[in-house]
Amino acid sequence: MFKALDPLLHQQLRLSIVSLLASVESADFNFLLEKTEATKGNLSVQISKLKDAEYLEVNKSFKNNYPHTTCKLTQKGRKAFEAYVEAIQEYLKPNN
Amino acid sequence: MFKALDPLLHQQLRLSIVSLLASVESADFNFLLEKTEATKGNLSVQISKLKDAEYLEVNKSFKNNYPHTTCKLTQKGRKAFEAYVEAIQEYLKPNN
DNA sequence: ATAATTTGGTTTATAATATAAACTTGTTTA
DNA sequence: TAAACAAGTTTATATTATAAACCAAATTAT
Repeated sequence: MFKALDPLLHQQLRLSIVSLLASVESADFNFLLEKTEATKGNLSVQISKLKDAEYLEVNKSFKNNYPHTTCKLTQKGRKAFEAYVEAIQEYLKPNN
Repeated sequence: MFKALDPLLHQQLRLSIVSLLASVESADFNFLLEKTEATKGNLSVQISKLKDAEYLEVNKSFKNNYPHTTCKLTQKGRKAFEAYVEAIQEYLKPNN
């Protein structure tokens, strides 16, 4: 009846992150922080989880002497996002 | 940027229940059990939560000597479902 | 110079949540 | 009358989400 929803994406902050990254080449920590309005701790944790699942590629470097983290959606992440979008649509239209 | 997702509805089983109830007048425990393929315990718990939030009206009676539970979406529940559907759409289309 | 503040995060303690296993109450069948 | 079944509920456990506390280095103020 209903397809299972990828638990990694069926969470508000992680879904926000992936949704944002779906439309840009890459984004840095502060961009995601501002757009999602999450706390830094929460954002850090959720980025890590997405990275561990290989949904994100995370790059750490230095920019103007400060640490600088950028994130980019992987193919695997993009596929998962597309599948999630497909799957949840079924739940959203009353007609089952 | 992203609207908050009602945590009561942003959960697979509860969303399934509400989605199913959105298109019928009412449904009984076993109907929901079959459609959602949940365990009885999980279904019972999630129905209770939706009831506590007044998203569902739950009616217990007897049918052929056995307990019989039916659920019906309330106006509040329907509104919440509609709002959830609106809200999550923003996450689903890459374009933020 | 050095103390205080800021930047850009990470770690971890706590609270909240989801889930299935175990239980309950009554009914039917063997 | 014992075993199996119906229709759920309760509760123990595992998982998860979240924010508070922390950290290292850089900058600014005194």
